[in-house]
Amino acid sequence: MDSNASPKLESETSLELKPESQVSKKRKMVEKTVVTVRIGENVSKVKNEGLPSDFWSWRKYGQKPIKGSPYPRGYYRCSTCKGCSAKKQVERSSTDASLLIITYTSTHNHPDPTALSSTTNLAQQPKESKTETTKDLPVTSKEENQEQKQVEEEINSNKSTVSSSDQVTNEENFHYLQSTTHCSEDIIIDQEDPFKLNIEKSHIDKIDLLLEEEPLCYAQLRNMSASKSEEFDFFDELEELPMSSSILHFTRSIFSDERIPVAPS
DNA sequence: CGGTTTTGACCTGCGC
DNA sequence: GCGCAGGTCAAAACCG
Repeated sequence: MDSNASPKLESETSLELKPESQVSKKRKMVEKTVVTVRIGENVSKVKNEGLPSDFWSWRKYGQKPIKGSPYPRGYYRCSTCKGCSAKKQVERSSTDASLLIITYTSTHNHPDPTALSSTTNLAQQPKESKTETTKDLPVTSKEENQEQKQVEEEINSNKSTVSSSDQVTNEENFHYLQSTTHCSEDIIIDQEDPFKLNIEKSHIDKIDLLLEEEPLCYAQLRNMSASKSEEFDFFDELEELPMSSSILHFTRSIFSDERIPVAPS
């Protein structure tokens, strides 16, 4: 059960439950990491609704409507480094519009951008591949903590209805928590990581924050979303936002830990 | 001006 | 072998 990446992530719940048989349904399976991100309702208005963009820069290279799903699937490639073959697919759950399903394929062949710029060291490979399970990142870098705090404080009093699925802290980037994510409900919480628990609230707040308060670059998104503000719109453009550090953490946190490293057959 | 997004066409894999 | 659906490419448009 576990490690089968779901080729067709049409249903949110099936993400991790997908039998292998389905895996081979379409293309050959490669190493994939499925991440589900629950976005708040507020988010739906946002064009990107907080797509988990990790620290990498992604370039969209295609979008296709998926059978059985009202939402299209977006295809992204890592643009952080030229030769990077890392890819990811972003789609919305057909059954749960608030659920974002992100499938990472291949691995980055370059260090994590944040690590480069941040000096911290974070992780070299935030997601993808199972190879990096060994590194533990400092749970959160100072920046993150600070930002989180701010964010929390700011929004702390507001929302929180939306539970971001699971949050993967830095460390989880390497540890794919194959926890039991309950994606079907509104709350996907399952983290086995103490870190997550701590941050959990943070992400939630952050998410909301991002969606409503526009901490940093979110403002841009917001503007854009403001114009469109349609669920479809948002999904139509499953795109990635250039997230800044604060957003990054937030993103990481909201990442549902549904990382299912699929072993290549 | 460079990079990214959008979108249609093409290619590949799988089921029948 | 054919058809269907997913995945990728490439050209044009858009944005900072």
